[in-house]
Amino acid sequence: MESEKIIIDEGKFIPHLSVDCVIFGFHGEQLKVLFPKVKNLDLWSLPGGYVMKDEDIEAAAQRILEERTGVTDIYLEQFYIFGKANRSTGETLKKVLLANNFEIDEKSWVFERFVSVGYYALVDFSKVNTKIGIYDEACEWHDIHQLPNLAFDHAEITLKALETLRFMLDDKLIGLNLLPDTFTMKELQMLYETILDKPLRRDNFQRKILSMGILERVEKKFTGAAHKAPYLYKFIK
Amino acid sequence: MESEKIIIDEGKFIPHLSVDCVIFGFHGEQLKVLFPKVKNLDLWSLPGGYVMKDEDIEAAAQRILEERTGVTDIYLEQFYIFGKANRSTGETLKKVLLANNFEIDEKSWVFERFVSVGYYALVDFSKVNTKIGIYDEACEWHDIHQLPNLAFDHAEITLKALETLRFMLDDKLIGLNLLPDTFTMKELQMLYETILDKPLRRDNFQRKILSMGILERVEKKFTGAAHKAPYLYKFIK
DNA sequence: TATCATTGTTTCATGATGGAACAATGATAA
DNA sequence: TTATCATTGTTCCATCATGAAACAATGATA
Repeated sequence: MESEKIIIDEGKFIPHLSVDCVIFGFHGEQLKVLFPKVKNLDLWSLPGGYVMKDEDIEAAAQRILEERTGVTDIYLEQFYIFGKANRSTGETLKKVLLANNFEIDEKSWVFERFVSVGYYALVDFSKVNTKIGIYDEACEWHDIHQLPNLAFDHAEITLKALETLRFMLDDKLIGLNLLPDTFTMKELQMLYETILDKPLRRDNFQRKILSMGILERVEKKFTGAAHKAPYLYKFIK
Repeated sequence: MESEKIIIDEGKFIPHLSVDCVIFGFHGEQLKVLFPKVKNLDLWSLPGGYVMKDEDIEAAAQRILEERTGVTDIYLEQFYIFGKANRSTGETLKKVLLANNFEIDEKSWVFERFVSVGYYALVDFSKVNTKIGIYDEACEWHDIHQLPNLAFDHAEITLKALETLRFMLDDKLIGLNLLPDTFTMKELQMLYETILDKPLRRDNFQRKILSMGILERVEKKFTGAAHKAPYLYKFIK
């Protein structure tokens, strides 16, 4: 097969700067992160991209997220800048391009040092339709405790995002963005437990959450199991 | 007077990327921030600079801080990246260069859009010897509540740093970096009060701080006022 | 109809925090 | 020398948040 021209128009972007997104979802009682897989290599990465010369960095992150998930207006927070001089070399990217049969221009800044802005995003798992990028053959959710083989420092970035999420848990309404419109108290508790990675007491959790006054009981009740049916809740806007 | 050649060697640095430092000090019962003043203009700014192509961003911040304060091994924390496309235009920088009689190269990236990484630093006020940069005529401490006329979005950056400092106050040992080696409980309390901008109860503050077990009483006592002499404390390493 | 797992709630113990009171101290003024 | 006074160090009590146990309610299954 003939090698193709590289698709990136370098002049459009700010050189040496990239955005990486840690996309969190909640499913099957576990906290998940979305990772694309590079075509023809056992290598995964964070969804990322470059920032256009007249584009806000946050808008770039939002654009990258929409491209990957099909969801608009995603909740996202910048959490750290990864700026070590040796954090990326062009070698990994060259492997990726070669595996995808793209042409390599040795003089391009894309093979030089990169500074990356880290954003974490919280999405409703059930609303996401993952999409594959030009270098990818898959885009899959992974359990936060079972990360795949990640390129560059993307494992470090992912763990730093989780650390920030934990730190912010009491201040931001995390559940609002990670859960569907209605949910049970048990589901909310399991979400908190997977983020904090420690068990919480059922009675105290319920008392604390309800005392915050941010939940509204929905009249309908969940059914289908051999025990008392729990209430469904939704967040008060 | 002849205009001089611009001093910056652009090839040395990552284009479109800068570092801005919010340097906090504590003096006269007030929280202070260090600002250089542009020569021949009523315009102040944050100490900042560019990142060399093979330099860690944090090392760049440390270098900039040392240049301004003469202090090495400064405590600093990255707190945000300012990435709005319209946050800086070249116009202000051109005014600065003209006021200093430097030559302007219109094609240079220094007049284009900048992404800036914000660091805050905590220094012992008494150990700082401020130094003037090439565009400056002064470098002075300003009360956090009386900011001077600041260039670009530097007022916003300063306030974001303060906000982060407040948020981190319970987790990081702020006092350790802002106070001299020994200090009274009252001084520590006043430091917390200026950062939080609200009064704290003397008795509860003392109890809480002492219960943390991070302070050691020094036998010597402060003297010189018409009342009971307070203990001096130092942080346990 | 009895069973049983789970949910919703109540109660009590413990610890943290808000707030007031009081004794100790060290320079100053009478 | 002694009384005064501002400030410091400490103690006590009320209040609120949190940890932990117990119990009633419920809804499908055997």
